[in-house]
Amino acid sequence: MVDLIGEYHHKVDAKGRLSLPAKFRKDLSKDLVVTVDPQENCLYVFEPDDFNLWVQSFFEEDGGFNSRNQQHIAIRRELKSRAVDTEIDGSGRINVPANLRRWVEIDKDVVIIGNTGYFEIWDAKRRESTKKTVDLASLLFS
Amino acid sequence: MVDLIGEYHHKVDAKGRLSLPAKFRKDLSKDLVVTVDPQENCLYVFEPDDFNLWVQSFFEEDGGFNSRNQQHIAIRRELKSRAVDTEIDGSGRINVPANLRRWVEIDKDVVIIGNTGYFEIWDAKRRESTKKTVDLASLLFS
DNA sequence: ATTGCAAAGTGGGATAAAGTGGCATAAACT
DNA sequence: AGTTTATGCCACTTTATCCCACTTTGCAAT
Repeated sequence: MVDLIGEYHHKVDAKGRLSLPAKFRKDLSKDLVVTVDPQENCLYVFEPDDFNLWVQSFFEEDGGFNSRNQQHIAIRRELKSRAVDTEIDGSGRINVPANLRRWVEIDKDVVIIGNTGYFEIWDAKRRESTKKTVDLASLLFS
Repeated sequence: MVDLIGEYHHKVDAKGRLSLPAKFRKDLSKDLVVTVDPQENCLYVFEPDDFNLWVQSFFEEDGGFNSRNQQHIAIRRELKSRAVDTEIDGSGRINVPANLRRWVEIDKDVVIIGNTGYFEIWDAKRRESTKKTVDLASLLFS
């Protein structure tokens, strides 16, 4: 699995394309899956296999996915419907479709954050205001 | 794990480069991770594996990247976003990116301190003023 | 001590790479 | 076919990286 770290300020162009940090490109496969963070704060970008592992992880606690469990089916429907697969193009960019951008109010300026096995795309303004409310030291040491 | 000791006064150049003490270079791997001390007093520099161990040490029960515990995800996001990986170049220097320097108000003059498994980078002035407020004897014997 | 030498640390210029925007071509849709 | 949307390609700007050279420091041998 990839191990992505760091925070990068990039821009989504008029066509919805976003160039990835070169350091991420070195490690990532060409095919990626973009999806919406369930809290709807940002977008998550996975390698395809890791996206599926992530979806599955929501069923692990109660005995794995059960195809007759209506709640399981509904969860999977929502997770999968908010995802799209994309390819890194020759200039190192991916498409961030408008419908996904709308979920998390991404406009032009975004912050890309490596979060170990995947990376996140935040609207720059939202990221800044969230950061201010997070006191890491108190999270860690209280 | 490395065992770094000592205090060295170095300078960050106009391009954000910092040469490491030769004694550290002898022991360190080429790849390193620079991150912000959670107290925001200085920067920490780890070997990549030790950085990940350090991040994990903040989680008692570890669900790996599959952990859906929202607080865990947030902590990991903050820790990983404040980090960057870097390589020691041909002149024995690493990059200390501007966004990390801003967290701990590093300008030009810095103090590099070996702290066993990692080393720290302090703004020289802050290091001096902090040193004055620390009474080692009372830390040790009270 | 003094000198010589090598290593360490620092700075600057040249080169390469990354990120971004725009144009042109190709594909899809009506 | 015409309009719109998407994709690939090229070019500009900025940033990072590489390489070389100067200065200082530390060590060693005389």
